Order: sequence, then C-alpha cells, then structure tokens
Amino acid sequence: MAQSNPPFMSGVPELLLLRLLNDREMYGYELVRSIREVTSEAISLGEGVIYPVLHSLERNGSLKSRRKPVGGRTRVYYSVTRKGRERLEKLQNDWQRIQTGITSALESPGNA
Amino acid sequence: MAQSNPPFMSGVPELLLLRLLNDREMYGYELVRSIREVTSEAISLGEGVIYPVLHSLERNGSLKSRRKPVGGRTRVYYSVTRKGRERLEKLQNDWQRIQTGITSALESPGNA
DNA sequence: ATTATATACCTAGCTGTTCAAGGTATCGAT
DNA sequence: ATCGATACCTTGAACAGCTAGGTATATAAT
Repeated sequence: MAQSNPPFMSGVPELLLLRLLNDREMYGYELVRSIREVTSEAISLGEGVIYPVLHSLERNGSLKSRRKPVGGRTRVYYSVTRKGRERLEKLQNDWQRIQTGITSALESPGNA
Repeated sequence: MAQSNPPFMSGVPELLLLRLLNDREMYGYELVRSIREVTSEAISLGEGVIYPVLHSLERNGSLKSRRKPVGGRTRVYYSVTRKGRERLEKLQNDWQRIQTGITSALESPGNA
C-alpha cells in the first residue's frame, strides 16, 4: 500500500514543456535551451529531466511526436494534443493556486 | 562523486516555516494548521513534513526551541535565530527568482 | 467507565522527482 | 584528426516529501 501522492510542487517541468509546446512544435534539445532562456536562467533543466518527461507525456497522450531529419541528424519534434491542452490548463491552475498561496504567506505579519 | 544539487524547487516548506516563525514563535502542531490557513488551503503540509524540517533547521542553527508546558501537555516553541533570518532572506530570493521565471515562461508566445 | 476527538509530539519507510554522469552518433571547424 | 556543438538517450543515486504509523494527555460525549 502506501501509495504516495506526487510531491506538492512537482509537475513544473511538465508545465513548462506543455506551455512552450503549445505555441509551436519543438524538439528536446531545443526545449532544454528554451527553458533556460524564457526563465532568464532561473530554471535550468538538464536533458536527464527533459527527455524522460517528454516520453512520459507522449505515452499518456499529451504529446505527439514526429521525426524530422535535419542535415544528417534527426530531430524529434513534439506537439501538444487536445489531451495535452487540457493537462496544461489543469497544471496552470494548480501552479496559480500554490503561487498565490505562497505569495500571501510571504506577505507581512498578523496585520489583519 | 556525483554530489547532487538540491532539486530546483525544494525548500518551500523550509521557507514557509522560517517566514511564519519570523513573526512570532510557534509550535509544530500550530505551524501545520497555520500553513494551511495562510495559503488558503493551497498548501497542506502534514506533520510528517513539518517536524523533520523543524528538527533539521534547529540542528543547523536556524531555529532555537524552548519547551513550554501548557495544561498538562508540553509544547515545543520555535523561534528564528540570526542565522535563520539570513537563511530566510536567501530562500525568499531564490523563490522570487524561480517564481518570476515561471511566470514569464507562462506568459504569451513569441510576441516579442 | 469508556469511547472518541482533538491536541501535541515524533519516526520509519516507501516512492517519485530530480540530479549528475555517462553513452551514441552526426556535423562543422580547426 | 581532434574538438566542440548538436541531438538523442538511459542509468543510478540522492533527496524531499508523503503516508502511515506510534506515544501520550486533555476534553467531550456516550
């Protein structure tokens, strides 16, 4: 037994990936750099994080992929499915909630 | 080797505890409920999370505790040390950074 | 009396996320 | 021919957080 819920603040990599891919299709290596850029270096997720998440998102039908040869190399481009868009919306709401929660917790003291 | 940096979004429980205790001393059980309240139920950390964090914060000198008997039971009140205040400041900055990073990542697309 | 609920402390053990560190292969530049 | 960048991937370990327990006292209900 003892089935564990995911840690309360996980799912952020997933959120970022879905958010970026919702604009346009991208490939893994590109996403790694892109996340660094759009977060102004605040968040840096390595390939060891990105690839597994992409694979699991594809497995559960949130993403679909197509292989595209580019100059000898092959890129795997991912794009968001309808299910992925639903997932994105949920994650965005979750994030909004906890973000707001923490912000209000950090605000000044018992000054009701 | 392979010494690992802490996961990029951890330390939030720590942050919340230090932040609350910076206003006034509190005891563990009280903090559990308090975190739920101040975050409008967005974040709910059980005793299994809170107590170990309190202990480790005390061990590294960020918190000090005093036992206080209240009607037969004994409460352990924690308060923030100078070192804890420094730690709080650091964690607040960290949080601010990643919070800002994610927010900007979630904003609209390539509309430069 | 006894059961139940709330308070108040704590720990052990699992598991999922994330991390570092590898490995493969192609390409362009030196 | 070697190097760095691109591009894909996986393995193994570390660690934070979760569930689920356990102890004990006080109070309220049965």
